Amino acid sequence: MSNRVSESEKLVMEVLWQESPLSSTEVVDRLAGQGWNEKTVKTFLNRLVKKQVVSFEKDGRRYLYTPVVERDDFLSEESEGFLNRVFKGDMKELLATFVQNKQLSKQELDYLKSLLDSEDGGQK
Amino acid sequence: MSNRVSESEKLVMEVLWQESPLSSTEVVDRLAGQGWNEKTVKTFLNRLVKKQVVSFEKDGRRYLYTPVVERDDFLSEESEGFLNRVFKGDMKELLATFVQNKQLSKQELDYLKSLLDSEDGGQK
DNA sequence: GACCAAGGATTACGGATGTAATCTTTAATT
DNA sequence: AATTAAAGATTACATCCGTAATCCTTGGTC
Repeated sequence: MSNRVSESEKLVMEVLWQESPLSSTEVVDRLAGQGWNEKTVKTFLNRLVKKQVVSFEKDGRRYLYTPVVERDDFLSEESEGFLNRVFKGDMKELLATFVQNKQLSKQELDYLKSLLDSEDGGQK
Repeated sequence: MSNRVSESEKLVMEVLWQESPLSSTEVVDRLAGQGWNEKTVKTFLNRLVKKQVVSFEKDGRRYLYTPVVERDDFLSEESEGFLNRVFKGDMKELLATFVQNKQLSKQELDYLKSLLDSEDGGQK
């Protein structure tokens, strides 16, 4: 449905999710390390605005950008899409792959079990 | 590193993972329902060969295609990439998102717990 | 042996993406 | 006021992807 956000654009979103509103310069600063030219970052901001996942307000001669979608919602959508695309919606296969693959630590396993337990008492 | 396989190309891979080697015509047949032109499917096969994730052998005038990478390995790579890209490698966050999002059935929860238990006593 | 049709190879073409450079506007500086 | 420099707007350009169409080759068919 919603306009797809590319990988690079997602990195820009991460910055805005951490703090917003931010000017383009501030976003650029927080993305140093990414090795991107300032112009490149600005292009991404523009595209994000066009895709309506980021909004902006004027602050004098510059713009301050704010994400329109929330990170959690975004992650959920991404996850849902991934599950369907790669695992045809089969949660069990997905989780089996992750669990077997990632050699989880005892702590993580325990955490997961508690997660499952708490879910167990959930609705439905 | 490895050449990325696109969404559409993955659907072709799925066919080959189910059965191989197959001629292009056979692949096309198994992908009816996808609504693709025969030429389109052939393009994907070609690209997959170029990307070296599918190999072929001659059988008279035609080619028989076989996947080079195994489905499990492929899924693992995909999953690993997704985990890193979207969740910065944080398994807990990923699983929490999936588990909370997908309203798992009791059966699924039980299955997962057993999965975790078996892993618990696993190697290393 | 000439012609056709099936299969592979090459080419096409618009939109998305990564990665900027250039153009335009305007606030700030001299 | 003229000049500069920073922000945003527009344009660029190669590659990938979806989606084929066209070209070329060769085994079969009449």
